[in-house]
Amino acid sequence: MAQNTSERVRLVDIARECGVSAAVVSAVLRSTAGTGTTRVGEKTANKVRQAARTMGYRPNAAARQLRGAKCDLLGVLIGADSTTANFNRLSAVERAAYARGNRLMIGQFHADPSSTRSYLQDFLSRGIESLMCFHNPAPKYDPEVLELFAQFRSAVFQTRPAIATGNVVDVDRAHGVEEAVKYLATKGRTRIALVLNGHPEKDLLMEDRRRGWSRAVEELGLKQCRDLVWHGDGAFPPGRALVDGAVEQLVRWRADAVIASNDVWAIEVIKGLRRAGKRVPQDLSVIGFDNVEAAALFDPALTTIDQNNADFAQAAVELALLPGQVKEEEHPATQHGRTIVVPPRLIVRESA
Amino acid sequence: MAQNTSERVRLVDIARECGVSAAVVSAVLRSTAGTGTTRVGEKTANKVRQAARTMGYRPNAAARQLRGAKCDLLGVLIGADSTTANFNRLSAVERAAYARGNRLMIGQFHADPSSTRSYLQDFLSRGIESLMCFHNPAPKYDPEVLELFAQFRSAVFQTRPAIATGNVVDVDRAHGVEEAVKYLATKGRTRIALVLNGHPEKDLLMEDRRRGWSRAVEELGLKQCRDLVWHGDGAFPPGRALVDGAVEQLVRWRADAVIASNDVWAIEVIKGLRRAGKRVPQDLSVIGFDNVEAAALFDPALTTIDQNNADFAQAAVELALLPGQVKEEEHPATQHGRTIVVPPRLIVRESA
DNA sequence: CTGAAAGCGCTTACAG
DNA sequence: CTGAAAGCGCTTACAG
Repeated sequence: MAQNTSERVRLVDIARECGVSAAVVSAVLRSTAGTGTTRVGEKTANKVRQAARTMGYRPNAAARQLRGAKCDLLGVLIGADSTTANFNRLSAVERAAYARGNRLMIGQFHADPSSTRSYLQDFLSRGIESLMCFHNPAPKYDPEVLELFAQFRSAVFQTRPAIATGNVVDVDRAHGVEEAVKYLATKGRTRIALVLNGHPEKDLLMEDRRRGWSRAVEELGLKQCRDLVWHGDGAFPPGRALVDGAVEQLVRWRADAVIASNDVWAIEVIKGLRRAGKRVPQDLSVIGFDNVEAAALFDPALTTIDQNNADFAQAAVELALLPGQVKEEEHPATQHGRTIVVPPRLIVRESA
Repeated sequence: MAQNTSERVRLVDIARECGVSAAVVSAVLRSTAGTGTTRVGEKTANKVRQAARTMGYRPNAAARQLRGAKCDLLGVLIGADSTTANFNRLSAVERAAYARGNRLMIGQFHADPSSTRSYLQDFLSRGIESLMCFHNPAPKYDPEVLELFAQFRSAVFQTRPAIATGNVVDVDRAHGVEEAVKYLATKGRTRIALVLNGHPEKDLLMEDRRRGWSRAVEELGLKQCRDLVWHGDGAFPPGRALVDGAVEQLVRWRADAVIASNDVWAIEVIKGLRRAGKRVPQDLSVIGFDNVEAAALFDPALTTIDQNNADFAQAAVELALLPGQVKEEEHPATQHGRTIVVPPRLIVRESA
């Protein structure tokens, strides 16, 4: 059954074995069993298929690719400091890619900035035409990297395209927070605060949350929520002093609910509130963002906004597989990538 | 700077541009700048390098590979139901692979068993010679899969090799638990129990923990620990009833410390103990295993046994890159893979 | 020090 | 329905 020679079996080996030409073998093996090939007779075809199986034939991908075949490979770049949230996303992306017959080559952004270039060049060398770049927050890419991005048939980014022609998958954070606020209102919460990791005017991701919160608060007529927005300086994960500062503010505001930037912040806030003698959810409701593993495990189990990785991945792969973009020279300024926005979902557990 | 033609630049394009042969360009571009090549004069070499840069040349990996070059790709297969622990490991593996000039192609075991075959065949087609297979627990592979495993130059598994020639990376779980018991003893704990996810006689990973515990308990002369081993039926994650059953047993045993199979179990046990009116760490110390993100976040922060992913990854990549194994035909029965055992580390936090 | 030629394993026109 | 030939982009002996 298995090949016993140390050399790999080639097309010609099968051809010789069957007394036909390599062209015939090639045609047979590429046509799916069912396809009515006009090229080869059924008897010959069967003999070839049989021989291929017996001899343990496996096509040489390099040769096929050199001949013009696609490589069916998606290049994925993720932050090396990736949180578990990103890995869960990666897992979903693999699933979506596999479902469409593609494989993943993954790289991480490493400490030296040249590693990003190195990965991109490598991807291109291997004939990878689709790039997915999941770095959060996106770093300042140097011009060489931007040029490399532009050489992929499709480059997919999250939230912000690093290049004008880049495609984007995004999560509707504003909508997620809006839903969370409305949920809290149904629970009778009226002083709903926001705890943000960074300044909303400097960090788009934070601004989205603020906007969603603001929209809901407005719509619900919760005037007393005005200004109940605390934000850190972007440091993550937050140190204890920072958390306690936020908690102090929440207490001073007499907030009865908090929505945090993410689950880690939410959990730290709960711990801080406890230190301040407050109970969750009795005294304050707390809602996180991301739905990481720790969210379900924490006590109280964290109510949180799930990023909907399955839909996200589906969208990302779809964009990655998009046919070639119009070359930049042809439409210099008009050329833009596509964007798909994924709705998040509120997962209700114990903390709110 | 960037290539403006839509066609990719080839070696011959540069050759033509510089008025030399493709062979010269090839030689120049493959030699690192510093190397004193005897083949090409410095002037020519510089001209070629310059042209290559200007024209945006990028070698065609498929052509090189067809010509005999290695592909510097490691195939990684992980469980699709992967816990975050596995992803952290994957991240470390990428780092280790990158450090040695290799890239990762990843696949997950999907629901249909044919996906595993499909991935392995694909890896082999692409010329990938090193496989890393991180599935926990390892499933029953069908014979076809085993045959595919055997075709890699090096196949690396965790804990148990799926084939005789497979290499293995393992974590010294027994040692980890042993250290944990000794640590608990220094804290004055004398009734140290074990909470295992599955039966130690059926699950090797559990047996390792039991053995380490047993060794330490013996060495420390903690006779009163005898038999303080609870085990579940392998169901994971554990439901509340199961956890409460375990906790009930712990209370009945008057245990003053628990070491759990993993962090999820440890956290659930802490929650269960709380429901039973016990405080952690005052009444009982609790130690987990894995050091997942949730461990540090939980309240109390979980003392746990870290699997040491960096060393694990290093070892796995080293084994994956091992030169070819002796062919099975030559040493039919004697042929075995190598094993590297990685020591875990106790991370002391609040729960013990 | 350099060039012309062969060939890696495929697939795709082109003849028969 | 089938075969012989050319060629994808490289690299590696082999001549000069």
